[in-house]
Amino acid sequence: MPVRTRFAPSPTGYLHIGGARTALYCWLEARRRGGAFVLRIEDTDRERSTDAAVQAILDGMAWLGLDYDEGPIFQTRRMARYSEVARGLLEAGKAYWAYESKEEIDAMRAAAMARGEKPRYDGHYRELGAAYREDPNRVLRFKNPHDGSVVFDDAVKGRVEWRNEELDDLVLIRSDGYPTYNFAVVVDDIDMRIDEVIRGDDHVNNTPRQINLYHALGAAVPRFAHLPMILGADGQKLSKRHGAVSVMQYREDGFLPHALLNYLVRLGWSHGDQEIFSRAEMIAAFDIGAVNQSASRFDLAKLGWLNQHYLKTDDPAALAPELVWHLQRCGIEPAQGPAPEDVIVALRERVQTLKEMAMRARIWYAPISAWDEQAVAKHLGGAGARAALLAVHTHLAALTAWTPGQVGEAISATAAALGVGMGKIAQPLRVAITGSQVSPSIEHTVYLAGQREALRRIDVALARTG
RNA sequence: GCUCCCAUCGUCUAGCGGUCCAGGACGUCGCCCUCUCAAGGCGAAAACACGAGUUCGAUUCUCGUUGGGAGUACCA
Repeated sequence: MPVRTRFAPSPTGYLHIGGARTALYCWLEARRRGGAFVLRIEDTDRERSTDAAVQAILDGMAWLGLDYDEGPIFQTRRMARYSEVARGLLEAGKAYWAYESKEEIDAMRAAAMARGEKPRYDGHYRELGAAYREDPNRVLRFKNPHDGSVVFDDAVKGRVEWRNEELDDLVLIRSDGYPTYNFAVVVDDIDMRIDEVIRGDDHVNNTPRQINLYHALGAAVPRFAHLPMILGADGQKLSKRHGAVSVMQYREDGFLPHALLNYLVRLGWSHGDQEIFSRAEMIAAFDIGAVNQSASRFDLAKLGWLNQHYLKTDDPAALAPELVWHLQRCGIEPAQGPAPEDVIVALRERVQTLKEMAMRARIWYAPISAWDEQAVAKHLGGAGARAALLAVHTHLAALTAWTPGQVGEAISATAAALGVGMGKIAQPLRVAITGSQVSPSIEHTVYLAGQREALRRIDVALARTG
């Protein structure tokens, strides 16, 4: 029977790096084994869930190309089902109503802590067996077993054992009538026939309680896989302050979705010495059982390297729309200049992100806005510069076909005619076209400006020569 | 505090008792190439946290220490 996995974020914020990797692993596991991948939105926290966050998660999934077979399923639309299951548990004597106020619970914990014990609910109403009554503090609690222990074989952590005496009677239904996370996940995972639960490390502690719930409900316990955390570059937990940015922020910063996916898949998992994985390759090679057990740090430099790798190897035509998007965000009108594909070819070996590329492409879409005076002094100052520019102007003006190749030949011919090295021609020309002494190869730099504009810029530069 | 988890180059990792004076990748440094900057090629520096065991033999197994992390909610 094909596996069924799910990604179950709570809509209390955007889709961040850690969530994205969890989603990726769930997706990969389902795809590799020909199973189904379900997206479920865990929105039972009415205080913190927002529609904007739901949308942000959906957008992030879409951008990354992590398609789901079912969902998004919203827990708040399944309220009747939770009540039904809760009632069943109550009738079976596996749950009970409790009426402590939050203050009383807090005091109970504080007292336990003071005794050096684990802060937990003392099961007061479990013993009391009080009848149901309307009460603002009324919650439904689960009768967790007192004895024995819960053992599970985690796909990444291995065997984990928990003594039941460490666990207390968790709340199933809150006083506001909404189910708690631990209850809703179990009900949902059973109903949705999830047999492989892949989630963050921070859920290991909940697992034994959930397993007890599975038992109480007479359901088969799924296989669990708890992923280690992704830490910030400084080794600290990812937080709003550092690194935990939305995956969509990576798009804005100029990263490609498949580069991010490739980076993420290798964070905590490896396949021999392979670093580069296409989608198909990661699907074929991924193995949840081979995931690392220790936390890893997010390294932007390596992401940058991967991103450039894809910039260099992807079809420029496929990248063009994304570059256009970035150009527009930089306030550049792409229609006014060279074809984006040509810009990509000229710049992809020089930048790591599309954002950088867009910024550096500005010189071909808009007039020179600032001259690097040092470059002007160094390359336009001498007498040779003037002669070089005059000669190259002539050669370029004579071209009937305007291609990087033709432009390159015209420049080489100029150097040959003057009996000087390429540098004597290329550098003054580079400054003339771009106003700076750094740019892509000279033939691309000139080619991208267009014949008319290139010649015009040489004329302008001529006025600046000494 | 208590419970659980983790520990190989700066970073991501390979390693599943001898083939490891520990391999790959990013980053760093050097050289080459060169019209600038890159990209590319070649090369270098760089790690088994510590201490006990087990064993003929531990990076690999066990325990402890230290150091990280997670949870300890009517948040997920």
